[in-house]
Amino acid sequence: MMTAAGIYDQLLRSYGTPRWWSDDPYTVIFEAVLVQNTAWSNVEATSKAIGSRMKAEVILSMETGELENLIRPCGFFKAKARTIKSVTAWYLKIINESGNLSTEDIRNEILGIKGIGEETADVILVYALRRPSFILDAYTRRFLERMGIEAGNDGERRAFLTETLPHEAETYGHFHWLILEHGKAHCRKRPECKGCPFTTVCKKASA
DNA sequence: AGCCAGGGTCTAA
DNA sequence: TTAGACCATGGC
Repeated sequence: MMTAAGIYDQLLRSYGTPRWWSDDPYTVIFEAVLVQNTAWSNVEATSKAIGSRMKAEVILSMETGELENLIRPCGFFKAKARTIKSVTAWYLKIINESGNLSTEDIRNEILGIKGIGEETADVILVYALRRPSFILDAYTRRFLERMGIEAGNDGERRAFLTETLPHEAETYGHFHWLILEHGKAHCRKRPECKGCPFTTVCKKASA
């Protein structure tokens, strides 16, 4: 009987305790928008280019055109610039009062921001605000599918993933990052990954 | 050269 | 409520 807790332990043993997305909450928020349907390498390069300007106040006062140019390599730059502006304003507003709000309340607030859907909202909750809200992204769905976990929808996936794990942001954040680590370790066109059941790349390789 | 990348919105049926 | 079009760039 495979449980989420069992999978989590196995990932921990394989890869060790993963690093946190970023210790800086605003960096998490900014990058969470940038990474939408975009390769992580593009996000890294963009963050590097932004450098010390990665601060809510700086980004909020920046010309939209300048922000668009900075994030251009991540694609969808007009939409993402608008979203970043919105979520930045929201973050500055709630940063001092979030302690009074429930995780669900915060989640609903974030989801009200145009350009932020469930995945991005959960990333912000877990890695920036340190609230427990399991992140269901493309990697995680693929991972579960290849593991043979049957789930008809995200609700069932979420139930499976959370019922045997402590409902803590730290656990959710580590789990999510471990799944990404696993993907990177096994699925970058490595011959030894032939037959690896976890990603699209490997599935093609073993077909 | 085409497909994919850690999505989200909008519209039509 | 769901499928499909669309947004855009970079890497392979």
